[in-house]
Amino acid sequence: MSASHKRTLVTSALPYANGPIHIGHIAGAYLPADLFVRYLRSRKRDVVWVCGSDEHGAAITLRARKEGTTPRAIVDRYHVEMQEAFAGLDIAFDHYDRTSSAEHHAFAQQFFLELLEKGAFTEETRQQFYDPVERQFLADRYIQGTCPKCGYESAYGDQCESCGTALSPDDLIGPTSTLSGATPERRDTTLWYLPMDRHEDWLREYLDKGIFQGADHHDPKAWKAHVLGQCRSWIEGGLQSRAMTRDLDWGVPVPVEGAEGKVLYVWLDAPLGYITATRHWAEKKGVDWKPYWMDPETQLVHFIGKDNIVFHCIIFPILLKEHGGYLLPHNVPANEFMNLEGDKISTSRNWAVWAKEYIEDFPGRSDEMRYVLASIMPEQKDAEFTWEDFQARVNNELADVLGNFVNRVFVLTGKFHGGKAPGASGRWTEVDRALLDLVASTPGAVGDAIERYRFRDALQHAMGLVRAGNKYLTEEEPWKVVKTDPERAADILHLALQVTANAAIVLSPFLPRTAQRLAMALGTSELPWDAAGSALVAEGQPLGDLPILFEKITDEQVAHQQAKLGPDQEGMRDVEAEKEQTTFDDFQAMDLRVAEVLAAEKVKGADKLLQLTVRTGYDERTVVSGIAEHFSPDDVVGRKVVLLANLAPRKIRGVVSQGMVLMASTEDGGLRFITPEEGVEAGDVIR
RNA sequence: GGCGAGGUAGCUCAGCUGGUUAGAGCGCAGGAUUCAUAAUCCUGAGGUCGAGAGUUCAAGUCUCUCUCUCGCUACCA
Repeated sequence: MSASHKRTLVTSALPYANGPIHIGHIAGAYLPADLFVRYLRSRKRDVVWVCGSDEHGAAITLRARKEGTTPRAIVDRYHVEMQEAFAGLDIAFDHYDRTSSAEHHAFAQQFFLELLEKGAFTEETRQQFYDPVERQFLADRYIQGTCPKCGYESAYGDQCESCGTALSPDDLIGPTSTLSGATPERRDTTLWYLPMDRHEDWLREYLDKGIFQGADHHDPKAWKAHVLGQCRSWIEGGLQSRAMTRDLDWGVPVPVEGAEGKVLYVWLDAPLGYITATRHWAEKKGVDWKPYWMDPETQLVHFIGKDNIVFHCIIFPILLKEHGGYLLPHNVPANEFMNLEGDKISTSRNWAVWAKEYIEDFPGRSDEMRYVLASIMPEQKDAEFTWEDFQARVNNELADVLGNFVNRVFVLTGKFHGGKAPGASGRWTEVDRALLDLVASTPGAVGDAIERYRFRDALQHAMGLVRAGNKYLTEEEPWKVVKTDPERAADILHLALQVTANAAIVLSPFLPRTAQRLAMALGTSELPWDAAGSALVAEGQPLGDLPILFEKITDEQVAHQQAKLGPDQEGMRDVEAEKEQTTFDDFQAMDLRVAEVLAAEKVKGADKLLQLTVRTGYDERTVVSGIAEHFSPDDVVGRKVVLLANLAPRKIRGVVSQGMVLMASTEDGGLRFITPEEGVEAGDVIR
């Protein structure tokens, strides 16, 4: 694919500036892009790789509030931290940007306005409440007032929690803003939606056939099955309109009069960050950014994790097409997920290998992690990282196969040729020719696999050359031959040195540090890809010192890393932010009682719902509870539970639920009942 | 519930448009060897390709049913 294009623009998913980087991120969207880009650079191709921090959105404002700081402080911190993490693993972007920059805001706003002018959005204007103190529009549930039906004083703008009536904010008597307590004003507001259903036809053609605007665009067979599958699933399900603005104060302000307190939806804002980043990069370089996004001879590749497929394959292409002039992605080689030691990676449970901690624990050993992650990259299904596997791969493959091979060659050259590369007689045996053929064909095989985004395969090919080198030395036995036929021994070592140099080239995307050390020891600072396949080490070339390439990973190191997984023993948990202060009256308004579950059955057509019949001591009632994934009906019958008894009845999946069973949600994502002590009976009031 | 992707040797995974005795690496067993980081090389054992049915001269590879895992999505007050 890339061979047919003049230049390549590569993007990696913008990491959300809300937490540190772990190996799942690296293996998903950053290492594969880094391998791809290093390969293209080594081939002297015109390639640019951009990325940056995604710094907007509600989660960041929430985190800021929880930590008692500002969103700006949060994103500044992670912007620095994430770059350190990437640098530690030699993830080498051409440019790493951030979406909170003034230039990005300006660009995103301009892009939005241009789409607006072209009629890409549908507008819906309606009256909405506006908080004059906070200067922003209020979502329905940020408004409180008296319920017109039951007189409850703290009814929300969408529903009265007391009588259950569905309300609109206009119905409330004496509405106030829950943010400031001020009396909200009615103002006209406009919401912008992206009507995606308009785009189904051309998207289908683009994704299924690789045809865009009547012309061949890309080879759909080159896309991964799970990527296309997910897209088709969405399109066949019918695309819905999606709001492109949000009621938030942290983000890119909607550049329209009267839209105060609204920002662009992060999924409009973030991918445009790729373009801003490219512009910044071009500015820095003093070149024109436009060809990278607009010239049909450029190929655009988005590296992402599988959770981002729909945005990159459907929503962003729609935006780009509606704007016009921009390229659409030629491939989106999304990876699946990386699991860790038998469980999903989880930030909140500290079940992760953090890039930053890895580098602190294994300084200077980024190549080892890169190698292991490339070996087990989740290219077409979820993969599994274990520390024992890490140890095995580093020790058996990097240290024993690669490190030892290189060491053999250097030691032999030192002993028999005074540390200078021997020349060749040119009288090749059949075995030599077979090895020369492999040397010649390996760069192509590795490159081909990389261009097809088959990085594990590419690495196998590259290591195959090293394995062949070991076999060659063992079978040709230059240390014996040298006693009877020194010229033949020189030929053998000459060839082994060529294998070493070629291996350095084909491994360079995966092991940049090691490749660099090898190149230096072989007397060059650069080993360009297109030089591979031939003799690279000239006769008489003195070899430099080359200490051990890879130290072995010890059992103690493995145990230490395994022990670090999981929640800190003494540390505080990373839980959701505490809610705003409430009043005793509000608490008193809740009628909590002990109840006993008499019967339970699954609600048909719903995975998570159980329909419970509970005895309160003064009545029997039906409660629908979203616990079916954690408990079977048999598990719950006979249990005493805590019931919120006076909760407004609500219809869920056709069943009227009269109350709510209280549950604790545990750190591992599970649920547990709040079970009363022995001696407590159904109907007992909790206060 | 709807949809998508997976379920292949003890482990981690390949197997691209259906075609001879199903592959790699690691691990295991046996052997060779010593230039080398107890490294390397060779040989071997080990798989009813999740289960069942179908299409075909021929299926891990296509179709259907079932089952398990992961993801998206709806219902989780």
